[in-house]
Amino acid sequence: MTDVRSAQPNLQAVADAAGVHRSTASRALNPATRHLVASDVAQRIAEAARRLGYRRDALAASLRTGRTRLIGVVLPDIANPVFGPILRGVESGLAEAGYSALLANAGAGGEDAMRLIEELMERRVDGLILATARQDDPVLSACLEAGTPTVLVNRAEERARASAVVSDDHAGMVLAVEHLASLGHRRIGHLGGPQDLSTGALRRAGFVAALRAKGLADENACVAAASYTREAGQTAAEELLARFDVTAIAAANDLLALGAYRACAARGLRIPQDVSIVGHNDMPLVDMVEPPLTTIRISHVAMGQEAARLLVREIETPGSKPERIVTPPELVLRGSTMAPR
Amino acid sequence: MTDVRSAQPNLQAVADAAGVHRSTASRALNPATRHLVASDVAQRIAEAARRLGYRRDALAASLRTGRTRLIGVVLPDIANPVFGPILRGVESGLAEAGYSALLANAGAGGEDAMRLIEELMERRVDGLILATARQDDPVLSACLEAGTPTVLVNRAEERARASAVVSDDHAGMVLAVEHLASLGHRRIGHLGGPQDLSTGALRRAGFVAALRAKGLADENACVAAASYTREAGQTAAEELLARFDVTAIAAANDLLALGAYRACAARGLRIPQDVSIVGHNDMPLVDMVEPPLTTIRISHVAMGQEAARLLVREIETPGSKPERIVTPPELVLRGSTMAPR
DNA sequence: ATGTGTTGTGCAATCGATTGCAAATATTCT
DNA sequence: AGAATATTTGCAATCGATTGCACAACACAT
Repeated sequence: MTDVRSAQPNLQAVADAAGVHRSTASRALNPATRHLVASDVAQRIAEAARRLGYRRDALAASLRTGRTRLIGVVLPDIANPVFGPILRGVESGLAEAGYSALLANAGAGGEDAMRLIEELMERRVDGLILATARQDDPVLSACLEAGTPTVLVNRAEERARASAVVSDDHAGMVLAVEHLASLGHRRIGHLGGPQDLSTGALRRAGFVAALRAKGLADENACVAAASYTREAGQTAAEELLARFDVTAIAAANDLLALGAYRACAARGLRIPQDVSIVGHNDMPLVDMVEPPLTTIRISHVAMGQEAARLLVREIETPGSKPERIVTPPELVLRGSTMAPR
Repeated sequence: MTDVRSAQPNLQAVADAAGVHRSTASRALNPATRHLVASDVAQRIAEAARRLGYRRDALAASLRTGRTRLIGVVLPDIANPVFGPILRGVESGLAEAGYSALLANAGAGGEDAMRLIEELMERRVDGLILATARQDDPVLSACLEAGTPTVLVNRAEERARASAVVSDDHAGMVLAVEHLASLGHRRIGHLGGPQDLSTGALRRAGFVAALRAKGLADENACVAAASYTREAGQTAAEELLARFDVTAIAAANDLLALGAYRACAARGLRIPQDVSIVGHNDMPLVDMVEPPLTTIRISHVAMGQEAARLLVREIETPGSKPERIVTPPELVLRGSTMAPR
């Protein structure tokens, strides 16, 4: 039975094979310090390393240097279609800079998020990306207190304790309302998201502001769903339709909008003839539902990528100030909206 | 300017504070060795650790023990809706056992997969989960050669070099064909996936076998798409419809099926009146398309979880044989199929 | 009192790479 | 040639926790 460990040659073995000291081998194999060793010697070392199948031990290096090139990425739910693209963006942004993503799935409730953070800290991550931020999030407090560079993505806090990359949620909802108003709608309802999430609160604020700007001061036709799910959307939409006589609904999220599809069907309302609906996010496949969903597109991949770049910048130039990057949303016209009859 | 490092107390500091030796502190703080130290002393040490805000350095521990409790997870594309659920299952299965997932996004082509693996090895992952396997995959060869426990998920090789957790792709397609046949269809086509992926090959084989069993030896009505995308599905479906006179299509994947929706629309064929379509995977939202897609449900979360459990078992009991876990698929009836006219 | 066990703690080596410093050698300049 | 400088290489400490081994302290039986 061969020991796995003995099979793995270490730096000493390479040095011996090349007839140099450990330290010289280390310098020769590190691109950043290669210039310190004579090129013929460096070549001999590289050759020996290749021949022995040497693989640098990142653990040992990290222990010595105090840097792991590891980033903790905390998500509320990877299976949710909006976080897949965000995660992909994050991953590719990190990979560009030579960092890797250590995944942590927090689950919707924030109970065990603290334990996750603790574990990431034990692994000495160089930074954190949180897609789980709530207002005055104690998790973020813990990260900042520990002095770990942290960037929020998709959801942010109101105050600017940490850098964040978000879509312009306010502007996105304005886009939605303006579209509906330009079609002639005057009684517009809002199917909101959880109000303790920045996305939920800002989109609602955008809705109200847009109505005001259009002189449609009907800001009470707002019902907030308990979570970003189809079921919660259906429930909230039923309430909205029961309480208000609206010809259009601007939803805070595509899943909520699809919940509204159900609620309309249950009441015998046709979309878009009886009710126009605008979603938010442009999730995959919403162009295939019936009718195809008009929605606000957010570039999740780009957001994730920006978040990664920003974090890397903060890690590599310490002492930089929190920064907020806001990406512009975009209206995607499909079949779920039309002029009211 | 305070050094981050100096703020973090190490084991020595805790030991000093408690008036014991480093090694005693180590034993007291590790649940597995706590019984070796007197309980009053252990308590004193735990107290000191709490007071100082001690956080164990997982790096140093891993360097010494040779185990990282880190698992490399290699995916072809995190943004693809089927991999989100798989990843969630993997993550939760790993977390149960105290392991963490180190993410690597390989991209569709396998070019840089090798570099990714190399990097994961440098980080000394305890094991690997690959969702990217192709037949005779050189990436898998490299993993096995390095002696790293590896489990394949979703896609597997034909030969059993490594453990794998897959859905019963063959049986799933049989389910689809039997459903169509029981409705009375006799001219059934297959919209296949890439044939170098186990899912593509096995689903096609299942299709052919099912047709034979039903005495509908029309096994030539198969067209393989170049990739699992809507675009490739549409292209392949157009070819299928142009070359064969079928009343039903069994697709190897939901995205391909949705591509077929497009192709049918382009030819003026109604679903399901003119053509019945069965998908595969039961991706989120396919119940909302028009018509709602009849499909074969695969429990991706469960698959991911099983893969994680299996890997952990292999890591913790070395020398175990490769095992294959096959999860049963299930027919989900919706609106895209009906009896031929 | 002696021997036998048991329990708890300390000692020091170890994992593998990095890096400040010093020393040795080579190169350039006067 | 001799001095000054530049280039290479080696030395050894360091990061922080784990663990086999030895030994001390104590209990208990003979």
